[in-house]
Amino acid sequence: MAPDQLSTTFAALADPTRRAILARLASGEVSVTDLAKPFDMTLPAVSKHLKVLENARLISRRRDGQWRPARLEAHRLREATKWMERYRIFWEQSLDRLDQHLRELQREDKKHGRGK
Amino acid sequence: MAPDQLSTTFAALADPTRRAILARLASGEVSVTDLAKPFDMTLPAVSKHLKVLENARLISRRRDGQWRPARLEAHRLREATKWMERYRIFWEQSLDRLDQHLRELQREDKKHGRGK
DNA sequence: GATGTATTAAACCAGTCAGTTATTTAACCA
DNA sequence: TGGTTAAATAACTGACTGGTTTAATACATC
Repeated sequence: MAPDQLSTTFAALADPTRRAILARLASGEVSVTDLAKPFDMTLPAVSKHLKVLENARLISRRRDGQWRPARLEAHRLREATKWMERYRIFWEQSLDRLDQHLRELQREDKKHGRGK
Repeated sequence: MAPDQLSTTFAALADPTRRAILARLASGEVSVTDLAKPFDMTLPAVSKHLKVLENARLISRRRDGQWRPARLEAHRLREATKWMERYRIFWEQSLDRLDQHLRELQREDKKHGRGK
């Protein structure tokens, strides 16, 4: 069954090698061999990761002679971020709680003469 | 091998059932049976999804009598969003390009008398 | 056209995943 | 105590993953 777009995006991101590839592509197009260099794995393995990223529309490929450089495509990342944004209120809430908790601790400290 | 935190987060999000569970939990704590109701799958399956979400620290559980309600925990979502943020410039760039492209199309249309 | 280089494809393997059914644990009720 | 309800665990399955090695394809260069 063809998984939905968001699932495909998140699944593609759920691998450190693929995230490193995306990070590398942030500074421009790179060939497969160059992409593979930092990794302790064979070229076909990297090629497969690229295929996963391409299927997820997180990168695109073109041909340049014998090279097939990959390029970052960011709109699916934008969609994924948009999905997460709806939860922003929750983590901001908990940050508030953390902040409040720290303030309370400080107040406690003052009360017990441990303030600076 | 224990995968890194970001990989665990993204892997947990790469399933529509789990994302739906998180969405449901956005409106507060829910028991397993209630969580399971909208889904066409057995209770153990939902229980497993909850375990995945719990391992990813995207939810927490507590005991309330015979119930074990789940609660949304958002800070890992915040971390994941922070990771994606670095790519924001790329999708904003491409939106600019899209915008520019649309303007060019409009100009073309006017030139050929297809304007409104 | 032969040879070298960049990349992909094919076949295979071990491990993980998402689901199932059947069983077990835990708490409530009477 | 026994019966019911809520949930987790165990054991199993088929499909998918991330890697390998070997073989094929595509282009470049001589």
